[in-house]
Amino acid sequence: MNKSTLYKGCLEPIIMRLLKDNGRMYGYQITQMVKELTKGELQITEGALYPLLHRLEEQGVVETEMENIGNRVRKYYTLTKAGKKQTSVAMDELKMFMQSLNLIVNPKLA
Amino acid sequence: MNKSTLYKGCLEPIIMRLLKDNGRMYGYQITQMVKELTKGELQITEGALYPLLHRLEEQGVVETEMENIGNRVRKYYTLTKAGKKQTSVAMDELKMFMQSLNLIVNPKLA
DNA sequence: TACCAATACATAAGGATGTTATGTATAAAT
DNA sequence: ATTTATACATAACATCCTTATGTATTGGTA
Repeated sequence: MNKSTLYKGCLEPIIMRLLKDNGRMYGYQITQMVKELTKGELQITEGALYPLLHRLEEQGVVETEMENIGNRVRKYYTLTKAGKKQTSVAMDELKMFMQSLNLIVNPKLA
Repeated sequence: MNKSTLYKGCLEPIIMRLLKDNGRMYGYQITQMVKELTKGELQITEGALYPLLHRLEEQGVVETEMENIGNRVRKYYTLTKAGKKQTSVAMDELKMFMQSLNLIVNPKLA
């Protein structure tokens, strides 16, 4: 069992949460923030991140702006109004899920 | 985003944990216990459970005994010695993962 | 008693999600 | 001058779970 298998399926709510907290972020920044927040535990791969962000854009969850930084381009992502609502729902579900996990891992504390 | 997508990848440690706590269990019993423990939140499908159990057996994580209940057969699963060790590791990883999730979902509490 | 729900196993086809590998390009550090 | 970090993107592949289907016994209920 690969360790990184665990967060399969949790990436989307994680990213939505970060966007809700930080307003406007670009892809690379998201990977770095997740790494920092989790002290290196979760490392989002680019192959997972970028397709996911594109999908969220297609679905109208986020919208994008390009910004030039010197000769380089950054693509900033922001939650749309609909995206914010969906994020609230996703957060409730994620918290429920975490509680469920807790009920299994620590049945006595519950 | 389907709600059930969340625990993709967490099923294996969940099942190992239940086997560690309860010693000896059969498949259907596992699905029922997860449902009860999580108050209906997590419902393991048979299509996910049985192939997983078979894989764990192949890998020597669990061993099985058949038991006849009337005219029906139950297949009981027990962790092997190696399986118990792997379960400890898996639990540490799962707890780490849960902490990481918490650091993202509740950055201020951390 | 006929039918449906619950119990109990199993597997195959398909979908969703992530990894690994690869490619392009600029900027900073050594 | 070369490597590392920044910054995007995509394709092939693997993994994991869902949905659907199949078999069979047991218990409840109309």
